[in-house]
Amino acid sequence: VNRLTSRSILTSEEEGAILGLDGHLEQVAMHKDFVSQGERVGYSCLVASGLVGRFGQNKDGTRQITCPYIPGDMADLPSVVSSRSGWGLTALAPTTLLQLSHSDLRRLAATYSGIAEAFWRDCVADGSIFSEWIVKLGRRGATARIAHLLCEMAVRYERSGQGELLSFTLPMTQAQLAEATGMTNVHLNRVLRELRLGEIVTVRSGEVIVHDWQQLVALGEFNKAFLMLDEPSPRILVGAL
Amino acid sequence: VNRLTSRSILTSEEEGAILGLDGHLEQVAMHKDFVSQGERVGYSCLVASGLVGRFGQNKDGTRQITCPYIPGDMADLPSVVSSRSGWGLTALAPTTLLQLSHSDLRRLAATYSGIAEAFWRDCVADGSIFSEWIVKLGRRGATARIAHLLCEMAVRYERSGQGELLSFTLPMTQAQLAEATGMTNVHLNRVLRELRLGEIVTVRSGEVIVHDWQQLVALGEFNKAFLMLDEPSPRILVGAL
DNA sequence: CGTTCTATTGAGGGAAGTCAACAGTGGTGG
DNA sequence: CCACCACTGTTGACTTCCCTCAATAGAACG
Repeated sequence: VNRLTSRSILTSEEEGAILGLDGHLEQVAMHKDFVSQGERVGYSCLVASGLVGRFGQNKDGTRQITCPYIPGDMADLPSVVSSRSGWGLTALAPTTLLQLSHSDLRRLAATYSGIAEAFWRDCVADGSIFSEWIVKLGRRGATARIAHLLCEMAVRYERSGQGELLSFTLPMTQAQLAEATGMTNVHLNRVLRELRLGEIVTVRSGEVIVHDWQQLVALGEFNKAFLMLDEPSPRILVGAL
Repeated sequence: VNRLTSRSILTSEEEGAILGLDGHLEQVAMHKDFVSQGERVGYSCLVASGLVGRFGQNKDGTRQITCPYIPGDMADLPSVVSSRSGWGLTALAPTTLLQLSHSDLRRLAATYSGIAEAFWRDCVADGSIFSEWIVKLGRRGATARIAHLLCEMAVRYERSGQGELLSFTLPMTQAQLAEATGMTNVHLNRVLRELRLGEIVTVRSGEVIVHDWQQLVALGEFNKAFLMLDEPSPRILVGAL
């Protein structure tokens, strides 16, 4: 739960306050949209297990996944400050959510400036990741997009202690990977085959095995700085207490 | 300067504190990158006039503009909480910047919770826009991308009182428009011609004239909700003072 | 008055999409 | 327990949107 500390430094009192929150546990079946675009929500979802995807949808029904959230992530922290959600959330796999009410989170942020700051910083990190995705989708080819996504997920799973850099579980179907990389499942499948035959990475039924990390990073022009996971930032709102 | 109030409600005391900030005015020539990727910065830039573009760059030098900032916008508010900038900022046109030091902004946010909240919300709005761009770049064709960008800029200029919805100044070259929409300047030029011949919109040397707003919105599948400009949110951090 | 952007148009090629068929897999209910 | 169905993954043939390369003309600027 205290994954926030990977980007921000909190006092033990603040950590305690967070751990003291209680929320509502919810099981969500795969492919179930539990928040839809434009809906007004009163809680944020901490992913407990499974995988959540933030997405936008076109009129013709095609979807673009804008960000995957792994266990430990807050899937819609931004909604704390803007309760009308501008996006949808879907379960990419069977998922367990911990719903935390906005009022509780707001009270926490109002009481502990360090927590407010950590929330703010997490939203900025979200934005940083989005920004990188825009570059990826706007200017890079199919192979680079896939390589980049796999690198990103590898680092995120590793940093959260849920997998190794070269071997981790990514419970997404090929159709979902295609929705995240802005391409067709057919073409994605072909590119995955190339990567497999090239001895670079194998993606098989939710398991990712990286054979050549260096080459994968090079193909995706991946630089993990944008994840803002390098070192927790010292607190900046010093005077507020 | 107090464009923050278009998304958040501040007390007059808070507004006064913001107006009391003093910064460093800086002229920047067109095409000049004044913040580069990975640089550590000590200030944020308020755009006073001109146009700023946030961008990411590939190894081969191709660029993707991830967000344009118009006069009144804070171009790198996120850097207040993560001083290492993960992106670059360039002047899309001759621009005047007001540089505000991070320490001043942090002191302000630490003193006035309403300002901290407004900053936070602005960063969330940034993320909301990014998110929409990911959908646009990942799932929509060239015409839709351009239409969507033009709609977005029309609304932003109108809301900030710097133009009308159907006629405004957008000081970007076609090459820059192409960098923002993830396509080639050549192809962008062709699509602009189609839009012009279709009596939908004319883009000519920095001037945008919309002939058919309804059709432009339809082409771009534009829904302005993601800009988070509809109504200022009431304050949520009530207890912090 | 040249040099350098910017805008425009043409011709041809290539990466990715579309349509379609089929095999494997897992879940479900009769 | 097995038959069935829906989803997933895989591959082939064809199409199309957009890129690449190229040339030209106008505009801006010193």
